[in-house]
Amino acid sequence: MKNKQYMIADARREQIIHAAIEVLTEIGYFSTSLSKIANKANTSTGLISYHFSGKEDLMNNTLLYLVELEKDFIIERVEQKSSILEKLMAFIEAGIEYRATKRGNTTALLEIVFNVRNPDNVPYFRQELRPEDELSVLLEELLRKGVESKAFKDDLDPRVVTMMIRGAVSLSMSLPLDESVLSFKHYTEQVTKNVLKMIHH
Amino acid sequence: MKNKQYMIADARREQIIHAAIEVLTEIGYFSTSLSKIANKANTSTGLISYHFSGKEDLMNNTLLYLVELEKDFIIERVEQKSSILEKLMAFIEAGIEYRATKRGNTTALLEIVFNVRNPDNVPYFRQELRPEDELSVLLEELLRKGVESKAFKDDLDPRVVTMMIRGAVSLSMSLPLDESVLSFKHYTEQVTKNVLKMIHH
DNA sequence: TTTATTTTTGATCGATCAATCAGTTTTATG
DNA sequence: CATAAAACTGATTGATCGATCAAAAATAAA
Repeated sequence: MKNKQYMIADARREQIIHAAIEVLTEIGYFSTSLSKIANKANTSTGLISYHFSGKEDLMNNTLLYLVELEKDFIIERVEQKSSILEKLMAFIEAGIEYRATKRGNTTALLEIVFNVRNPDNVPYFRQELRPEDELSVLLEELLRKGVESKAFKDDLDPRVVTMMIRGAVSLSMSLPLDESVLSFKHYTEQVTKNVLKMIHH
Repeated sequence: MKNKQYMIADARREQIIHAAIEVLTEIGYFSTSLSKIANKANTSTGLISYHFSGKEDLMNNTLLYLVELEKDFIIERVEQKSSILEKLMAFIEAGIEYRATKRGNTTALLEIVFNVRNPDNVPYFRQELRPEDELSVLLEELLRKGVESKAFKDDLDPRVVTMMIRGAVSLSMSLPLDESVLSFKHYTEQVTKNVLKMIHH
């Protein structure tokens, strides 16, 4: 019975994380305070300190939560495909769709990545190994396998193409909100078309 | 003689802006305070408030300064070329070189872009018209002219290719510091090669 | 019910911040 | 030199922050 004892904690933690995401999206990291998060979650600052060791710990947990959401969304779509080319296309499509549709999550993630620093004062976005970058590793592996299996051109540098795809996916969060100007579907079509030119014979 | 009267102001403003760039690069926007900037500039907080109307005004002026630096660097290299294709290549090369070599400036610029908000609470990085985006306008024009003059493929969407190039250029600031792993020159070669595949017959 | 543990509150503390301002020094002009 | 404008200082103020903690409430176990 040890497991079911006092299991409110997990739910409360997630509730606080959701409030943090909302506040971050609305007013940005700089203006986000524990009291504002507590307000949004209808609770007190003391409770946040009870469930997290501090503001930084809350932000780190929020980042992990957001990274997991995006990763799950993309990986699930990639695993539905069997061929490497199809997996690559699924990665691009899902990546763009996530960034273009879940803008709140992406905004909050960027707020954290660009502002939270590790004990050595190095921000996430300049660390060598970023938690968010498991996706980059997956993408690079896909490209590498494609080259090895002769499915893709062999003069292609998987590291560089990975960066170019990640850049194109990242920027899809800056697509105009008005879908009639430049829809994310059109953007996806064009990006995949261009990526095919990079990798195909 | 009116012009040479009390011209210390401009020099002092630039000195403060330089100090702001250094502090932003070292400790990030969140920890940057007027007193730390004043310290770095060997002056007082009062002087900053004397030359700028407030912290926000200082950050906006610092952003304009950094944008101008990058713009001048790239545009100068583009204007040395005559053909559209050469201009496009020069844009990519200069863009990557600037981001990869002037990392401090780029870091400070990102710190501001991701944290300063206009009176409506909208951060720079989500505004429709960004001061930094004159470069995107220039790039898109280049691509559009290339299509019109039949130099580039006509199934190419200048808006999308602009975003892909901007993404690849932006990410070059994340290139490993160790040049032997993945040098910015190799990155430039690969990116230009891939862009040529996107635009050429 | 009694007891022990977890969960929650809200007031409080020390630190830090941006901005202000009265007063001082420097500079240019006549 | 005298005067006025510009440049500059640093202490102060009021606000906000993250964190703490004593006390209370809720929950589970015995």
